[in-house]
Amino acid sequence: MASDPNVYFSTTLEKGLSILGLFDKDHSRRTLSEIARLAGINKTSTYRLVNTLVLLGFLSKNPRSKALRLGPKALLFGHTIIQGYELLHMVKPLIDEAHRLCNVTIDSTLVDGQTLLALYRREASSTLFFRQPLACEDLHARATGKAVLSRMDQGDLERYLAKAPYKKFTPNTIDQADILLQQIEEARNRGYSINNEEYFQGLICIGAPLINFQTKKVTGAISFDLPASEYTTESLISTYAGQVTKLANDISELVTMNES
Amino acid sequence: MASDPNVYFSTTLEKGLSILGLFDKDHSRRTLSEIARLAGINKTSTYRLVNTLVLLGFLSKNPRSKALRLGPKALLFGHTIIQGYELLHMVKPLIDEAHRLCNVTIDSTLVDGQTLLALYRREASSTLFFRQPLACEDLHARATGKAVLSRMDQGDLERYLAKAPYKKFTPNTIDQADILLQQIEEARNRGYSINNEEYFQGLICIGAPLINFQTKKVTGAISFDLPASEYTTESLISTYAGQVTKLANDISELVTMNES
DNA sequence: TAACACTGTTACTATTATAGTAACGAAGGA
DNA sequence: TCCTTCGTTACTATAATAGTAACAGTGTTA
Repeated sequence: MASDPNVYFSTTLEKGLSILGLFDKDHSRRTLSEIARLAGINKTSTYRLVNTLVLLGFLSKNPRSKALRLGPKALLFGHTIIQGYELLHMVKPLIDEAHRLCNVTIDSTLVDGQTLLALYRREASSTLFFRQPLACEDLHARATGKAVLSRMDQGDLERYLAKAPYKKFTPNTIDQADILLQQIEEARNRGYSINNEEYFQGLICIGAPLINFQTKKVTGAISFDLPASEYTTESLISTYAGQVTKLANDISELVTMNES
Repeated sequence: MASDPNVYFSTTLEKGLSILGLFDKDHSRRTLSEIARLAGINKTSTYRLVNTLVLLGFLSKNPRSKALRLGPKALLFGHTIIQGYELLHMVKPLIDEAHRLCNVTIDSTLVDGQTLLALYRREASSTLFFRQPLACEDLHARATGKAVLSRMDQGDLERYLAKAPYKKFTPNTIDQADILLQQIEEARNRGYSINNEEYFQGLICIGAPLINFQTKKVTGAISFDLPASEYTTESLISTYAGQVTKLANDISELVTMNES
């Protein structure tokens, strides 16, 4: 067992949480050995942790097949946590209101290191449906991502730009560092970013960063997502640039308040 | 430290999860001492566990005030878990479809021991809004609760009935065991249960149990929730009894399949 | 100003909970 | 039929944790 230098850190808890985190939309059932392998924990320890989760109701085990899945307590846990996320409740009414006024799909994300995390999304009834990722590391391909990049620390930005190749989602996805950098600088100057079918075919988006005005750090971004069949880059900007930056500003004030 | 007889149980994990679970809608910020007191863990151990959660990003700590709140990882974690809950994805399309056809608010709950857990809820645009609890122990006051009670083991049912007094939410809430028992038997015979403004003023509901046909055990319930201003008990039954039992039956088949 | 009652944090150590090896029966596939 | 892989259990050295105590910092009260 690797010796952890930090006395005030519980590796057991870390492992238990990593096990729970292995259950997602595409992996709702797992076996013990699978968990042990993926989590990098030996079988007996895995058994103890899994057994704990089963006894607590976070996992449920099929008596015959021994297959594991999330249990009712996990569902409650998930709901409780999301509802306990303060920022969500502060952001929600603003986005709902803007959605009501503009009738567009509005997306909001938080940035955690180099990844975007889904915060809250309000869909316009007409928008084509696409499955939004909960966590996304492809900042280059999204309006929210470019908005975040435009306000990142120089160091973090360079670190992101360095991790080429950029994954290509559509023909429009930007996969060249220099073009991306140019767009990021443009976004920084204008205050908003554009995604022209670079992430999902038929979806054109305009995004703006969320800033903590006190620390000057970027905490996330929002975007208005629209059908590419009805908007060009120009019409998108002329129609929504003002509103998206206004909303981002309002939310940024909340974020600043909230984090102080 | 209490000695746990079970070698294959991790008290550390249990404690860590209980700490995370302390953050909910009404308690989005907590202090270390508060957590230690509520979780019944001594301060140093709490500090270690909290510190772990902070380092992992599940909690974030205000550098000045030291106040703790849920961090971005917790949000992702919650989303991931909910999306990983298989039954939710099986139930959702059925409820959405029924919602589309009937244009009513449909609620679904799971039963875990003696408590109802929110599974999925689809609101009709017209329905008056009320904040749905994530976990509810007051089975006597809800249509889903009475539906569950109507198919519970004799022993569990008696245990529930014994835990009077029943909390009174509205003037209509049933707080007498004999009347409740009578309604439960009626629900068992008819296959559906009624909630006539017993939980929330202005809300009248009809519910039906979800059964695992293989094990014959009740796993939850669904309900159609309607404005009391527009329906009487009689009109509710004549309009929706067939549809609610049909939907419950369809979902029960899914549940049965899913759990085998 | 001073005493006080809280915080959160750290050092230290006995004890216990855990990691990891090994072995087992059961189930499934080749 | 063998063979693999599964989950489960027993066992033990060792590392992680529990709990005590003490500390500094902050805000409150006197």
